[in-house]
Amino acid sequence: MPRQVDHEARRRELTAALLRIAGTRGLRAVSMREIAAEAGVSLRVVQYYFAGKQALLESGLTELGARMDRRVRRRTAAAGELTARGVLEAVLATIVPCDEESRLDSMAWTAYYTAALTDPALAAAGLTLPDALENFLTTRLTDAQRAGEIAADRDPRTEIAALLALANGLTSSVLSGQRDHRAAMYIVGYQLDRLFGPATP
Amino acid sequence: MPRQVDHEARRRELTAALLRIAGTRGLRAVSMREIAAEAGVSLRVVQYYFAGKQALLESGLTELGARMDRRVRRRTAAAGELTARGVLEAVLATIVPCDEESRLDSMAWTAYYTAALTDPALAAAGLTLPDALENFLTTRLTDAQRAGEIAADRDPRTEIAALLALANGLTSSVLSGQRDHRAAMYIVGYQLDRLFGPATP
DNA sequence: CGGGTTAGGATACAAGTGTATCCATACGGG
DNA sequence: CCCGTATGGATACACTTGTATCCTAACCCG
Repeated sequence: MPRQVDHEARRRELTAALLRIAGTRGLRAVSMREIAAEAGVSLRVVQYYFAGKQALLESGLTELGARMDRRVRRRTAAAGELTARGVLEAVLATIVPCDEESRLDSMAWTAYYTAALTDPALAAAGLTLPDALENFLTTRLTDAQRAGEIAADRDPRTEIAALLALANGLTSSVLSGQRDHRAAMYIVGYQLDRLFGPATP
Repeated sequence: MPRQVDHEARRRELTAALLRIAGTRGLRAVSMREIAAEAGVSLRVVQYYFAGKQALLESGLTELGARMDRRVRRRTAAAGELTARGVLEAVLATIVPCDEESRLDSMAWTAYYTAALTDPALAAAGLTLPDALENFLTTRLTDAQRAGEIAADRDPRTEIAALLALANGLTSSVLSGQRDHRAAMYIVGYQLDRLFGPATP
């Protein structure tokens, strides 16, 4: 079968296999051989398309960030970007895992996040997404305040930081089974009502 | 040196060594030999005082829970348990790491939490603390509502769940260096002001 | 139509893992 | 005094890990 193979596609499939393992059994269970088995190829193939385990792990982190980004964009686009509350709700709903797919990705993300706390190489390779989100939403909410959508005595930067931290905390509790998606989103809605006033139907 | 040795003390020291490693280099770096080296004993000693690695890990988790519990109790006792806000502030300040010691414990806790997501044995061995805290604080805030300390249209259960999730999310951001302790506690104070009204000096 | 490069199978290797075993020592109680 | 047991040192074992090497097969191009 050899000659021309789509390297990019092969790397994507191997990365997907890696994230499937990380999402179900944790980063701890990720080994070259496990990835090969999950992807249905031989160990040599994994070695052939990635320089080493480090490169593989970084590829997984990058893909995970790309997926989150895609999800946020799709959801905010679907929400029409009408009100600031709509955008905020869409973003927060994206962070808290709702279906099996996003649950697996959140698991993998948590695993990476924890690993990055004690592995400088991973940390450098990409936890920039949270900061970007925070800035984007802050400017958005500042505009909303100018437009009178929220009270003047609120601090947009603090509100956004709190909401994002809240979403992260809720994600943890959902992943551990302490709460389900519905309960988590109820809490988010409760907080948004406090910020914007009761939902406008 | 042999005859009579305080087994309990020896186990505590080994557990402490384990948590020191987990807090600085992650659970991933925890091995029998590493624990032995960290505690300054031989591998055989670690084997002698613990049935196996699983028992060691469970001991670490138990100790971590006990430390958190102790910290919360000490802080709430020091706060005098006067107002509901005082208790709440004390608990939340305990969750968000402020000094190096609590930072290491929070690191270890995060590592355990993540591991428990994909390891049923660890999950069963002890993530009950969050639920207990949530219930305790909820009854406390319900009483405070009856006493008129917070507005009648607040839902104590949801408020507490949100505050605890917020504290967890803030902890993550502090551990990753995105924010420092001071910034995190400012956000907590901001939220408490929203709930109780501006601080009473 | 044949070599040369690409794609991958099979296997080897050193390092690190948890666990088990063998054996020496030192003390307390008889 | 001395023997049995508590304590721990040294070492071995089977296994998994990441990585490296050897070699075969297939395709594109001249």
